[in-house]
Amino acid sequence: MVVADYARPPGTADILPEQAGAWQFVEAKAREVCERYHFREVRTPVFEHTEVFERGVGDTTDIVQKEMYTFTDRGGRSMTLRPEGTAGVVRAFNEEKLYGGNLPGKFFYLGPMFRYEKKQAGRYRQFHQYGVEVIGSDDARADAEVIELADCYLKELGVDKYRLELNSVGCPTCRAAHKALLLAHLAPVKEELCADCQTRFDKNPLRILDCKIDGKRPEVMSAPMIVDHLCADCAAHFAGVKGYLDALRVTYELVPTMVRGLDYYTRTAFEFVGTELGAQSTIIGGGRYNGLVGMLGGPDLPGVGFAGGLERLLMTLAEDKVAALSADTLDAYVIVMGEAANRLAVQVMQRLRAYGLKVDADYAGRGFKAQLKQADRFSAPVAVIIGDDEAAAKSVTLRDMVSKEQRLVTIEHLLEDKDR
RNA sequence: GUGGACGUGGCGAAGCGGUUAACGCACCGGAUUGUGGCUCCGGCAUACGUGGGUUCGAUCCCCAUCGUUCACCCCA
Repeated sequence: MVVADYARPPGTADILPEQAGAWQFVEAKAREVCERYHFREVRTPVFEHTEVFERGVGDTTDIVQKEMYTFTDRGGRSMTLRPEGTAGVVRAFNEEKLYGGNLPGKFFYLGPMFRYEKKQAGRYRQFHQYGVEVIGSDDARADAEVIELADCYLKELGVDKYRLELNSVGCPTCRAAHKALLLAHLAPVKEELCADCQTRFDKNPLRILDCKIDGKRPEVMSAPMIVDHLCADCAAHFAGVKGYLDALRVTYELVPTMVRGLDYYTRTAFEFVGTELGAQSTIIGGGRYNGLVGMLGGPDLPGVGFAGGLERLLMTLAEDKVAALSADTLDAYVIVMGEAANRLAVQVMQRLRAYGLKVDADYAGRGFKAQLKQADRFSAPVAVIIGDDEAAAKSVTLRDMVSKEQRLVTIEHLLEDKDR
């Protein structure tokens, strides 16, 4: 058993070689798709001044109120491990004055995020997200592009068990007006709502609409939806987004009750939901955040983006696919018998590797048969056998592991003989 | 933070008051000398999360604790 003192912290994971291949695949695909859409990578620190997140994510959110890994550094400053990526990217955008350059700025990021939450399927304390941001455009095409990029990424990954939920949460103006309507509508039944909704009533009434308990109450179902009370500008923008998505043949589902948890969202909100996952089924979530850049001290520029959870994405990949992506194979396995052969063997390995082949040999003192077994284990098509006989003749025996044919080759000819 | 379930060798998994604590996988070796993937034979660790308690006796019962897991909340 694991010695408790040395166990990894709850909610973290060791990604072992059997998984790493799949991770590399998912990450490489994310980078590749982003580059194609002309998003460029930014790497920001994994920790920031706490204020960046309090301000950027919103201090009424659960993330800020109870999920941040915050610590005081030796200089007495309050630092926080990033709980999400957008705030840091926007901070960098402002700090490096990228608003003075070509707009909109299109960025993507990939890396670990930290949230102090109780572990659950699809939820970790250290998890990995990749995300994209378009800063400096309010064009509905930007919203559509970001959504279509996410859709494209999932498709190219081979993920198809998902649906896209879409909504508009309006701007501060129409949201305030709607909130008044909503509260007036729900006030008569406030006392009948569940405990959670009682607090939501004051804190975030939009959430009452998708409550699992109260969501089906007639009074709640008949409540005014924000999407039906958008101001003219927001309505036009939303119509634009839907129009472009239609043109792009991205299928979506309008979900008027979907609101997102981070304070900075305005107008477009969307989620890609895995249909075969557990309770934590959002694999990509995002939307527009028109006030955020200004809130973090920059100019008043709009933005749109999304973030996707890599762990959740990996969960949707078939197990055999993950295994195949992480398969442990070799191009050749070197079998050595006898002390004298070792010197020649290490030289042969060096040359084969320099040539670009993936080669290994036994260092565990295995016998001849066991070494052949190793060659099988790693599915090596060729075994390079070097015994004292070969060493004396400055040659190696190449054994085709499938046909079982063997031939003696001098080391000079080993490479040019293209062996493989 | 709240609630339920669980915690046996590297992994999976029986046992549920007194057993040498099964079995499967994996791993190692052998089945005539330097030739594998199948089969057969043998070996392997000394494993009952931790700390208390009940008992003549606890892996099996009780409590606590740590951890895992699922769900709520919320989110990727």
